[in-house]
Amino acid sequence: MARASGVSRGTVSRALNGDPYVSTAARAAVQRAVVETGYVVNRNARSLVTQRTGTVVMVLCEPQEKLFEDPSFNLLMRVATRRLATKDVALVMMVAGDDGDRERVVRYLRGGHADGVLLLSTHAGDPLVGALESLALPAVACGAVLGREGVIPYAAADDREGARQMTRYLVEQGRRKIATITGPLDTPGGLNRLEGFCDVLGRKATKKLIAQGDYTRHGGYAAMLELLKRAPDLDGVFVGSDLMAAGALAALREQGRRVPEDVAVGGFDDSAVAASTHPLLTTVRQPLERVAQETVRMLLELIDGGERPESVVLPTELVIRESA
Amino acid sequence: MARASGVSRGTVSRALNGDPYVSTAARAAVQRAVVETGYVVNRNARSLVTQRTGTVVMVLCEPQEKLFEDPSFNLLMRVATRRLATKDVALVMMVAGDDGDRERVVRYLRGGHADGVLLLSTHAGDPLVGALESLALPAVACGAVLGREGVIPYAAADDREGARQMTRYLVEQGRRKIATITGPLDTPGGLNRLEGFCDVLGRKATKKLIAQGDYTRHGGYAAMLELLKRAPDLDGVFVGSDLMAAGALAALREQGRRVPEDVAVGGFDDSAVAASTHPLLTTVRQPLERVAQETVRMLLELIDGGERPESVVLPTELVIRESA
DNA sequence: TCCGCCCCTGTGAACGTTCACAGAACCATC
DNA sequence: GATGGTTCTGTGAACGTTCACAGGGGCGGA
Repeated sequence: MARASGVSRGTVSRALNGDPYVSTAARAAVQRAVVETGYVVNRNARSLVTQRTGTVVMVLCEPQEKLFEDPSFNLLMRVATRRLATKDVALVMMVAGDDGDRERVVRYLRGGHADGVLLLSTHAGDPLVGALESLALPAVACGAVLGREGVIPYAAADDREGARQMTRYLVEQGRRKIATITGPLDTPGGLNRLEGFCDVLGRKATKKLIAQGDYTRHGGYAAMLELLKRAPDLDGVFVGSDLMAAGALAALREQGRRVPEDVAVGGFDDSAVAASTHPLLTTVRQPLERVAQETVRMLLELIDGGERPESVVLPTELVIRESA
Repeated sequence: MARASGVSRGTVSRALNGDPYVSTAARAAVQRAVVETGYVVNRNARSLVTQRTGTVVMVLCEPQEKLFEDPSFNLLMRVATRRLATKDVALVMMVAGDDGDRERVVRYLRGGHADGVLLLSTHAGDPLVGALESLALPAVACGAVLGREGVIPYAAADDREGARQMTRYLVEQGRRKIATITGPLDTPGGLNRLEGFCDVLGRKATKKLIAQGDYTRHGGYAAMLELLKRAPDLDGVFVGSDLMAAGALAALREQGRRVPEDVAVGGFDDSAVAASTHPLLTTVRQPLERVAQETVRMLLELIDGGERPESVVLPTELVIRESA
């Protein structure tokens, strides 16, 4: 490359990296050589000396073995990839399901192969988080890391307020006995949505009216049956995810309850599933695109040596369809 | 590291790479130093000399601007990441939606930053394919690349036979006038499923009974309305994707047709949506997990200097639920 | 004894960058 | 005409590996 452009390595490097101390002649020569030879800098060589890789890792913390179909993941990944690409940083995906996976992730990061980490669906007490912290690598999460909110900055939808919106709406519709199906309580979506539910209902949110699901359709189905057994006279239910809500709808239908006449059902996520159920699901939309954008922004700031950025919590929106 | 283990660089390198010409004493010393110092090889330095990166790129060819929610993508990505991880190769994600994206992908690959490419949802005539071919980089596709079947090896579900299974089933159920809603015809799923449909129906598959959708819920809805207008007496419809089928169900309900009594509906994919509709969707399951596994296997073979592997086409399975 | 062959080891060079440094060329000022 | 400051350039060293090569020791056979 230095040969092709007729200037020294140093000058090529400077020209390519926008150093001001390069004559216009030299700059032009380099530019010409670049297009002529189709030259692309070798990131490996560069990383070797700069200690920067131009890469961030997105770690998908998959609790348990089962790969639950998180509809939001798709969008988060695409938006993040795009955003990062415009800054010429590559995104490598890693799945951290079991100890072996986690060990690999840590090894990869300790090898200095990435400048930062994007955490996805991390649940409370994940051993990876501790390992990550001791690496002192810039890390940002999509959705709070329960118990580490003050340590790992995050961007997330306002789960709690979203749950309040939905619960309030059910109350306004005249529902008197409202139950909820939560997600796993070691996830922010599980915990915060339950809290929002309780915020609105206060003492009326009795234990009898709270069932725990696992974000799967079948979990929602089972939880709904359980609730109907415990409180046959319930007339509203706030379900912590659309997929579980789809299961709940099936259970209600099976038990001969009409939706929304007998029981109003509210979901959460506004995923593709919500628009496919019958009746169509009234739900809460999360600004996932912005969550991804903000997460990426925060991570890049952190990598560029910025202060620990403030976490961002973004507003949700009630989407009224047919089920409530 | 050489210092920590008390042997020379060369010996460390040999020990780490499993060269047989290393004494057990030296091997042990290196091993000890590795755990003591928490040493991890620097891939950059290694790549610099070996010209191998231990990285493959998964390119998501996203036609148009809209990011359509491909439910299969999620699974494909997870399985591929996992499989590759066991061989210690990293997966970097790239999205190729517009020309700028494509240019970035090509630049990245030309920079020699990856050993191979995994193509996803590539549609006929994608300019990226030509660029990729001229790079002469190992490439394998998930799902055939229309028009390049002989050039780019792939693993895919047997779309055509799957469509036959479903169409045959509808015929066996006594349906006399069966229509279809296809995906975009520049995708293998769109084209092959239509062909399977025609295989079974022969001359009964008239143009009037074929409507084209775009893999979205709304596309399915609109196509269904169109079909009902063209052929009000139809009593069965094979829809080329579950999401479109969900839309079709909504259209049928709106028009007062009962499913499956008046019209039987069959989907394709067996995605989460299929288990959330009412009635539950009878559909065709694709062995996506195996598709991902095979794709990865083929790519690794190719990278290891193997011959161009045979493409694999994997059997589908009819999943009978309620809608047909 | 000497030769040749295995095992094993250390060393120099190379990979393609960036960085720090030294210095050349030019201009302005004293 | 010396001095000092800009602006620009080339050069050597370094980053952490792998690879090819040379060679030391041990052992068996001629």
